[in-house]
Amino acid sequence: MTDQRFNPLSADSRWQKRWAETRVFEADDNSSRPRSYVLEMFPYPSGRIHIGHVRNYTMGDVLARFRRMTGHEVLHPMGWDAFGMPAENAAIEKGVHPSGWTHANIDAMKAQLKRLGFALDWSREFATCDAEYYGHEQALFLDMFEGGLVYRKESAVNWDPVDMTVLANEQVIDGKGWRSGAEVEKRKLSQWFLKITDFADELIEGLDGLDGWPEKVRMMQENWIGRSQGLTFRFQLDQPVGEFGDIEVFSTRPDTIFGASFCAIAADHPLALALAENDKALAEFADDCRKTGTAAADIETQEKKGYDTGLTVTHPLDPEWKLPVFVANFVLMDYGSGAVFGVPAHDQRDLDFARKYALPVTRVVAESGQDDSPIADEAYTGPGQIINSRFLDGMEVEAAKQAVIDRAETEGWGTGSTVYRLRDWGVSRQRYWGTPIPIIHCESCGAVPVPKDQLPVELPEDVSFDKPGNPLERHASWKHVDCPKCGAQALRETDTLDTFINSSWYFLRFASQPEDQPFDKDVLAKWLPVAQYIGGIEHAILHLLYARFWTRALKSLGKVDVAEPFACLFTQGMVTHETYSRSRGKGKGDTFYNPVEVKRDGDSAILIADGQPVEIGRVIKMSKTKKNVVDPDEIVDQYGADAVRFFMLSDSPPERDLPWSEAGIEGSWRFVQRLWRLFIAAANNDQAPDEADKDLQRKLHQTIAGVAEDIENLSFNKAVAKIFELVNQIEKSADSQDRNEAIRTLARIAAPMVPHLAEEAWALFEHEDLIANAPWPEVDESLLVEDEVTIAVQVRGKLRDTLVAAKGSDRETLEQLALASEKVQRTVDGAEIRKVIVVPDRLVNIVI
RNA sequence: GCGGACGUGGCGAAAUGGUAGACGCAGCAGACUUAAAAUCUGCUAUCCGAAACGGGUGUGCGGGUUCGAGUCCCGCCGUCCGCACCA
Repeated sequence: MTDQRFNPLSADSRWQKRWAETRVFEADDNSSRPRSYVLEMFPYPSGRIHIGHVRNYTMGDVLARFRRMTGHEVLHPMGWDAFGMPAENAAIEKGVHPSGWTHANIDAMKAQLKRLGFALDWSREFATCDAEYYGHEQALFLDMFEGGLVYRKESAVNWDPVDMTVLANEQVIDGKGWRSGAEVEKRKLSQWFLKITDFADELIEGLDGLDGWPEKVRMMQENWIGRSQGLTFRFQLDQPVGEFGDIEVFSTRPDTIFGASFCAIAADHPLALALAENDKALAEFADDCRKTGTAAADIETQEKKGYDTGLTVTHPLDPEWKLPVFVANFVLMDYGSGAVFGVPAHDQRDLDFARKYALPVTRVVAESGQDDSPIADEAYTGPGQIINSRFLDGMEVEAAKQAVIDRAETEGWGTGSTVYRLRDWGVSRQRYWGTPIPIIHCESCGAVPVPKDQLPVELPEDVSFDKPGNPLERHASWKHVDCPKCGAQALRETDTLDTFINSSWYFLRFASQPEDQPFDKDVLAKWLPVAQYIGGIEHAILHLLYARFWTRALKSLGKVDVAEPFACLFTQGMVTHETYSRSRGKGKGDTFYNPVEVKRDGDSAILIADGQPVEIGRVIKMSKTKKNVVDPDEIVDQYGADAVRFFMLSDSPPERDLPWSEAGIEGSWRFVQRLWRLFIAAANNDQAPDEADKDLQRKLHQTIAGVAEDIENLSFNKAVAKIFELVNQIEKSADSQDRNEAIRTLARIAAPMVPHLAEEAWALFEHEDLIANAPWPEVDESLLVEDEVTIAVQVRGKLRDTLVAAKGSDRETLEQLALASEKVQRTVDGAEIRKVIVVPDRLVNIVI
């Protein structure tokens, strides 16, 4: 006798074991089937899987399983983004070795993932902290080094005083470290850089081809790279200062060059620094600028301030025209050349500045060819015709830009140029738990790459974290080595690589992992690009830009053939939950409670422990600090993997946030049981009458087609709704062989979402093989079409009646049927019919 | 400030310019049961109406295009996200 209830406790692990033993989900590089590489962003091994991972991986899993069923050879791998600071923090706080901590976390999280029944190829698993992986990474770094894409420079870096490390610009948010939240300081250090700016144009232009990416992400990347085109030229200083005879400026508005009324340079500009040496007031002003420069959350309200240097420069188009030179707080040293010419009439900042320092304001662009009135409080930045500008007068803005650039280039005082917001990628980290940079510093030979046959440069195990800073610095036997070139005593580089490098090529290693090289180019060509990449929107810029850069860089070195690593990208929403809290009193903040500690009742909630009310807060992303988290293990214990998976896919569109609710997971659990009852009924029902149920057949085939389309579009919530509809109709339909057949097919339709239940059903239906190997059901196209359709009947666009007609009825027939309707006649009430609009198989609209 | 997305029942949401609210949750009523759970059946946008296989209204607000607008266009309001003195 079969259990009347589906028991995930025994079924889940049984099928998980079966999948592992039969190795069904291991991808075959040599398969002749069409390939599909489905990838979710690999997790950082923090210790526990969180519900966001479950949602992310469930989506990828449904697609991967579906693609397998539709005849694809699927690569669906998993691994660990295992380097990074939390491991070192744990080492410092708990005295455990980063490696031990990380591997324990990986073991725990892998067990959690396995319980969810994901169709993953575990044979390709690796962690980025494996010496084998980072050794190959070092080889790729050296390839880039030899290819001229790596350089070292002394530069002011963002120093996080809490984490004691350097941060990339992207890791500094509002002047604070992205992880520690500490105020970032500027420090001068020798750093390794990757020339991502060499690829700035490619990275922008490549976005055009990424049709499978969200428009939003493409735009964010484009803005991040921030390309602008304009004119670069040099202002000649009328009074040279030491070695400085001129000032290089950049402008995107060379057309307004005759509206210039001053030149402004950044406080950190070399000329400003030189002047400040003999000018105490200027030095103080520059200090002020630097202070507000980094701490500025209130940048917007900050007043435009300047310091008149007393110097003047000559206008490039008029030797008689002199412009004053200011040091200004709104000019940034790290953009363009750190100097600008100010055109107050057509730039708001310049206008504010000019008003403050009583500089001339000359309009040089006339709005719509007419308006040449003086500028008041608002700069004019729109299109128009150039005026007051000698040879440019009468030109449109765009033509004038080109005219000035042409003139500058002909006369040799300037060039058309492009500048980017994007900076080169500083990859050095003063950290232990990362990929060692494979370089040896020799006094006579300089920076010497470690010979490739000596890779990997492994992290030493015997390190201690009882002092702040990088333990590699203090590890004498690791640090002191002989120069590979001349044999003299030399020092190993003690910085490690930014962990974003680890995740910039892991998808290549998943696809091909030979021992002797990072990957095999020919095998990569079979799998890349990733057909569908799924992850969080928080990686829209950093990770995804770096991964695109690495792929392009490796292509330029001839290492790979693909330029763009991810053909389609999907960014899923967060899992959210309301918060429960009590105030601890004025100014003391709140105490938060976990949902399991709280009992909800209508609009209020109480703490189970003391029966007293707690405040119900906003529905926000699950986070440890707000305690509004649910533990995946606990809910899998309670409901089984399939109910959890099903809930992750239901209701909310996958790109939007999913509000977690107890009622929701209960509903999914009930549905799993409902399916199970159908499966049992069909399995024990050989005697069903052999009567055709055309309606049910049609619904079945519509569902097969509809669910397939929805899964392909990652519209899982719609696929779920269609499955519900089919189940509703099956339950209402009379006992028949058609009904049994529909139920058997339903097992395959639902298999990608609830795989354990589906395997159990498949066995119940006496199949020897796994449902994981079963094909997606064929659609009988002839069954998709309805014989009869419901036609809407409108009078003046308002619905008055509906009527049922044979599909494909001609216009005449429909019109006659509609006009014959009693309700229509009542509404028309003898009025003149001016027009009748007939949309076949859809509606009739009678216009009176 | 600039750029973008979004706004539909009590809630999550559906809807190639063609019957708004499919499907789920919650709720209400009932069946089964000694009882509970589980399960099953029906109802559930809103207003008027005893009810109607009656009517009105309705997709943030105001206009427009169209025989017909949740969907397209213009202008507001609100929410969220990204960038932010970028020359």
